[in-house]
Amino acid sequence: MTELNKDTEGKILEAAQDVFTEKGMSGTRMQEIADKAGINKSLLHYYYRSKEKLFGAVFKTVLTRFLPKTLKILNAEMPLFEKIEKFVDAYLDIIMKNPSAPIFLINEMHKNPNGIASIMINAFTDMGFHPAERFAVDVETAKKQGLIRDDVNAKHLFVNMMSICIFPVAARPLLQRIGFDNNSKDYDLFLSVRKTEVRNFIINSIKK
Amino acid sequence: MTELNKDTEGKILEAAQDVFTEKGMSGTRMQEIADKAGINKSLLHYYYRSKEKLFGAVFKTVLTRFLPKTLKILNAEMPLFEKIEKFVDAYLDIIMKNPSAPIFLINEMHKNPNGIASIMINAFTDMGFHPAERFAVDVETAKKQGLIRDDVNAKHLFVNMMSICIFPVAARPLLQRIGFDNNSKDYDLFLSVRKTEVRNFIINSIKK
DNA sequence: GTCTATATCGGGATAGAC
DNA sequence: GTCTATCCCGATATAGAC
Repeated sequence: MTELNKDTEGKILEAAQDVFTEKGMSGTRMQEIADKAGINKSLLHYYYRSKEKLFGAVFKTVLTRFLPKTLKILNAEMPLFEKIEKFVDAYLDIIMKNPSAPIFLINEMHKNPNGIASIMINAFTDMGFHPAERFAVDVETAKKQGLIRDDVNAKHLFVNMMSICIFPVAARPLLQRIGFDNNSKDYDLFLSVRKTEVRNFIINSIKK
Repeated sequence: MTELNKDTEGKILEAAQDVFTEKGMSGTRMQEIADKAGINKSLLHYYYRSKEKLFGAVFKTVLTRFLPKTLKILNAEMPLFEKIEKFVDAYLDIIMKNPSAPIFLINEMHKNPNGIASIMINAFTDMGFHPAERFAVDVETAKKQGLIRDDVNAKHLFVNMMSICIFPVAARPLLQRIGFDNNSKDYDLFLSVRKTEVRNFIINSIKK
């Protein structure tokens, strides 16, 4: 809990977020959420009518905490290189602070695309959502200015950026084992220098 | 099913793999596996004593189908650029043919690192496992030959390669929605040109 | 609003016939 | 080796007292 004396509904949502993001929809027990929130199981149903409804609330919360911050940067008025730098910087911050959020979002969308669809659509229209458009314009501008290679593709670049930011954190259990002898300290060290490594990797790849 | 007239144990394992990789350990019902295998629920317990045991068998199968092929390439005798190309080529092939395998592996390791640990260790010792070591040597060699930048770090490079290969397929539901108006055909097209895009992105980033 | 007690059901696992 | 029937527990959900 980040704040004390939070109202019950807030405590529930926070506890639910902890458990759901860690164990997923099907792996979560209502009892565990109740315990973590310090309340009784039946109170969960008093505030949120069902497990599914509570999950929906959590999913939307996590989603809207994740996407908007990055979109703000992607849609800002800024030279491409600076924008990439800012994006990597801010995005890695968010991800490292919420390491299980990306895998949670991806996994639940994978398991239940239809059930999630309505939540997604609402969340997107709420925030007026066009992430890649502005970024594509910036890429074209940088091309005309001769700053980056002519064969750079905005969509692939965007996906590559997301990939090398998110994946090393999301797949930590796997990568730590196959590449770092499952040594947690080593992996922390590895992640701590990622900001500059990622930035350099991207810029080096596209610059002329 | 890829083969007809398979023995019961094989049919079970195949059906179990389908369901487990799609829905995860906790999301899977034994009944669904039985239905898909065309047999009775209790037969599952006859061959594999419990759900957990069956899951373990599936996890190990998926893991050993995934890792060894890539390791063979990473440990082969080959110039760095050629090795990167071959790796991307072979890895994307495997991933695209088993799109839900990576997210399955990552997710289950995340949810239950301890329970998976023993399986991992056995699988690794079985195949004599040292993925990044040989690759690191190649990187150093290429540096001395003046082929790549001096500040290239082998571990980061390796993780970046894995990331931009796996993530776009694993996070498809999310990426397709936020970047491709949830248009499946568009995303297929996007993925179909990834091999060259990824190869170029990596080589451009490290070459001198 | 919050609790205790309980209804209800789904799913993993077993017994036993064939 | 494969089936039917059944046990039993755990988990969601509700009823009702305070």
